[in-house]
Amino acid sequence: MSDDLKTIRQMCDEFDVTPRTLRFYESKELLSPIREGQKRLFTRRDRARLKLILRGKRFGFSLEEIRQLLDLYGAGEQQYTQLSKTYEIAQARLDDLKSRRSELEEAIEDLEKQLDWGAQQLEQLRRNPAA
Amino acid sequence: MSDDLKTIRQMCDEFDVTPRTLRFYESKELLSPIREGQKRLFTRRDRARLKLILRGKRFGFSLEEIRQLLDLYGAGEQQYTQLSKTYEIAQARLDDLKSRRSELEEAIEDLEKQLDWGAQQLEQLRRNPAA
DNA sequence: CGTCCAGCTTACGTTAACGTAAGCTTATCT
DNA sequence: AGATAAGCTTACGTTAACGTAAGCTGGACG
Repeated sequence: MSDDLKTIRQMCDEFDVTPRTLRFYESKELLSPIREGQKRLFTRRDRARLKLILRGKRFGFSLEEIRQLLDLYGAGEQQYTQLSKTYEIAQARLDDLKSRRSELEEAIEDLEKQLDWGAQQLEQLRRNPAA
Repeated sequence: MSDDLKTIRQMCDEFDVTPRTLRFYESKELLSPIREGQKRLFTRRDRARLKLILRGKRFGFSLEEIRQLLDLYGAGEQQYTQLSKTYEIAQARLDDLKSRRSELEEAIEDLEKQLDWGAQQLEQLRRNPAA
């Protein structure tokens, strides 16, 4: 495990984000890179978390919601009450995801129908270029 | 089809949004209620569109992206080039949704794993309330 | 007639999630 | 040494999507 640490630019290239974004996430305590002098060095842990952050964003979660979820994924040495609370939050989030899944299925079906219909319309217009 | 029209308050109750939100959507041309004097009256078409708007929002689409999609769902009397362009946008959006679906599956699996692990931890702590 | 509502318009305020610009430090290249 | 590049901090700016407050209007009711 020689070079497990990445600079901010390497991170940006790998995840397609700006330096500002990474510093912003740090300020919100979503990431916690170590320092070499002034410079940030991002660990494997940071990368794992960043992946989850970006995933969460794509699902429309706020950074605050994401931060709560991240707590679960790092929950090593928590107290019982803390862990238990985290567990509940995650459970709720999971239910949320599942319900999104059904909605997503429905949305996909709807849109596919619309596209079929649109394709037909296009075909019509191709044959009969009316006014 | 006697009373197909609903007041702003009826809409708010039905869809759980505020009047402000509906007026805002109208200003953005997402809805176009008819007027009786000053007052807005929302048609069946408005309700269908609002449903799609709220769905889109839950998937993290911006109102602008949603507006483009809505164009497809109302595309009755469009020109060929217009319709064709709308079709492409919708196709892209559909691909987007499908890729979201796979990501969502992955996310659900991950989270379920974490929850299992969390449940085990909780069980541990229950048996052995250590420091 | 006065007074509630329900709804309307106009307009300024707010929050999240960064963007962007200015100016400083440190390592590297020529 | 001078210049260039990468990174840093501080701080003000920006956009989307409404919230909220102020003041006007038209119908309904006791």
